Amino acid sequence: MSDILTHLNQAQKQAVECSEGPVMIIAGAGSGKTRALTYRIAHLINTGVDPFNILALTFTNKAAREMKNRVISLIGSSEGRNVWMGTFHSVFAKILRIDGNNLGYSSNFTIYDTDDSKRLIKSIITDFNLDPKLYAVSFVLHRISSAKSNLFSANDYINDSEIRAADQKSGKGMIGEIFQAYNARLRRSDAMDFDDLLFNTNLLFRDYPEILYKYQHKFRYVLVDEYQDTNHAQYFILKKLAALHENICVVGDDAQSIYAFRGANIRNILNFKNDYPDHKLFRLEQNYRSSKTIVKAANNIIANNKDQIRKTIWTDNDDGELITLLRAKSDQEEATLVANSIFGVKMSQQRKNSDFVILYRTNAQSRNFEEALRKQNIPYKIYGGLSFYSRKEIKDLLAYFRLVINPHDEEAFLRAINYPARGIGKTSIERLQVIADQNEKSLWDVACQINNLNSEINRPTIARIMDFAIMIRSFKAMLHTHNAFDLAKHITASVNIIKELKEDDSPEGISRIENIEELLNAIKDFTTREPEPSLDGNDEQAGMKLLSEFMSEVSLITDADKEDKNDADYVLLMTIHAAKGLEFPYVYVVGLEENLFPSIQSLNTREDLEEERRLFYVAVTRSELKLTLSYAESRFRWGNLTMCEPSRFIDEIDPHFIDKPRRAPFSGPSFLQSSSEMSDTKASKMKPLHPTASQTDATNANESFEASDTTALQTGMTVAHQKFGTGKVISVEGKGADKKATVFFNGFGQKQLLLKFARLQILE
DNA sequence: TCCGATCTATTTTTT
DNA sequence: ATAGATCGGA
Repeated sequence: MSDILTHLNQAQKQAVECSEGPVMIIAGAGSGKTRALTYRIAHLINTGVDPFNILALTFTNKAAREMKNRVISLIGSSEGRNVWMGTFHSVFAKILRIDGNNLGYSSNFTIYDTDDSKRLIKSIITDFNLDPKLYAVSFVLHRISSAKSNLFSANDYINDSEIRAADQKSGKGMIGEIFQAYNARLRRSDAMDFDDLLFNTNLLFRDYPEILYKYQHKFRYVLVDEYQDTNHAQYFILKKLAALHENICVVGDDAQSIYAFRGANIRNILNFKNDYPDHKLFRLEQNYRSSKTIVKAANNIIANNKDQIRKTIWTDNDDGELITLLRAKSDQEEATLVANSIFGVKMSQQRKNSDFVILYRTNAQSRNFEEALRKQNIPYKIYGGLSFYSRKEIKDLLAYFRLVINPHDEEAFLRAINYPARGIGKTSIERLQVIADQNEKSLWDVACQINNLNSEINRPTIARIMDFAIMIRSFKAMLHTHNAFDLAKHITASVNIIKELKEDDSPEGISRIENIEELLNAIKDFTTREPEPSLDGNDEQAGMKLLSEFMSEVSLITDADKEDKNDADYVLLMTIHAAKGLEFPYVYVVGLEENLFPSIQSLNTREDLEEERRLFYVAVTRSELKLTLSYAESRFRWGNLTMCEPSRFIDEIDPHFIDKPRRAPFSGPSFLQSSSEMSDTKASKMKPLHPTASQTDATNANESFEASDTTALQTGMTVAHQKFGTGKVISVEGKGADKKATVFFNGFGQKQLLLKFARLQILE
């Protein structure tokens, strides 16, 4: 065992060596936070702590996996595999699968995702005959979710006069009742939602002291990453879990707390001091990631927040390049400028695509950048966005898997029985639900006995329901005799999903089939993967990998957990939230406009605005060498053109760190110009820049363009479009404001244009 | 029961 | 703009 501590700076070393008792590490962006945590675990093991006695909670499963691998290579032994590492949700799900039977759940309970929860709430609102406009599903779910993450049960909710008054005031006095019904239906389905994983773990520890003791005893050392993003439930459970040994180490940065909207509580950091008065506090303030310019600019930004623990982040790195600010006329032009800039830097600096990232506030912004990158032939990849596992075709197929593992899972039942169509319609399903409610049984139980029950369902439909039940039962029989992949393949083939999708040969239809293939490949990978060490440390189930095991992993997987393929070289596009913990040489933070970033919903309270600013801080501190900011003066939002003001956040950075705003020439070698010369800040406020030669050309091209009156537009005409160049009109449909033309443009292919917006010049 | 046409809300972020 | 929901007719 070599002395690993020599790789650390003084502060990191102290934080790692202080292994007993409560420890809080306040770690600035890029200060080697994960490094400290990893070394701490390695150091614990090297000084004789059994890895089985260590629990490390991370923000994503990917972070856990990476940390585990680093620990293993640091200590030079695969013993490191035995550390329990994962997200709060996945670790607690494991605990509940082992001990949740005490609370009345089977070990195969289903985890409902947000989509399932919303469907369930929606059906309850309908059952209660409530106005769906007043009781918006996402609002109701949000209320329930915050209650649960503050450890409020449905009864607590109903009996709390303050909550009741608030709900009644807004005319939504029934939320408590919906909450109750929602929980009851989850129970009936042997299912938990995300918040239940925390809520029920707390319940288990509260009501079963011997179980709490078991885990307190097991986890002699508890480490928590990203502590600033824990919510009340997580905080409370942690405190219980660590109560016996008090060997708890939390690592966090209040300046990077960006999940308050989902219940994260920065006060947990302050509470730590009160709960453990004899704690040791360490500060990591040296940044190893970014240039001086970036570190200082980031400090400028965060200084505007009142609510923070003061600290001084500094770096020994070079000054680095100035921050570039790009101003675009439209959202489309913004994307073009960014793509051109990436292309330029890539060429002049000989950089890989993966050295670049584009960060935006909302997923909806990705579209323009995709188009612009495609035009520049720059490979890109969207990270996150619509998650793979929330695609319809994937959920449809997973519904069958879920149902086979837990037949009481009602959301899965409803999905599976509904698709592919098998002649069981809405009316029959409703009747099934009525019987289920009356007898307090799951839909599955009702379906199995439908032949013996009095129902108004007609004979042929009853036969179809029975066929469905027989099919599911036949899959169930294979659960333990077949491995995950064989069973998944069998089910996929038997339910004709592929056959159904093959009817649709559009690009979307083909991609759906590819997605299903990808899912089956993932299951195949899983089936052939090395078995994880089992939970209690004895590998009694060294045999087959079962579908149920795959499914219990899948429900907590997010796109952020996907392994990156090492050979891949892409420019990455992602939301700032998704970028937490990552770093890139070249970072583009786009859409810096008022009402977008900061988001319009965050302008009401200081707290919300400060969270938004922390989000900007996180974005800026992702960059190592060079940061580029951009905004557009106009943007399409919900279908129409909106004028935009530059974000207040831009002005919070000392202008000395910013290169003057410029519109890079539309075409031409912008990257050949030096961008690092200091700018006159006064001049930078003035709008037009000294036009470069190519910029003049572009302007002229714009000015010579005159849109024609298109009321007489006809098939066969040749037209010009500012962006797409010349093209031939293939067809004209609709009339008035809805009049559209299909035009084939050379080099851009066929486009549908709404004539109201598209400015076309008729050439002949 | 199924299918197409029309209407609608969506855009904050996610375990 | 667009996907999903809803409604009405076959």
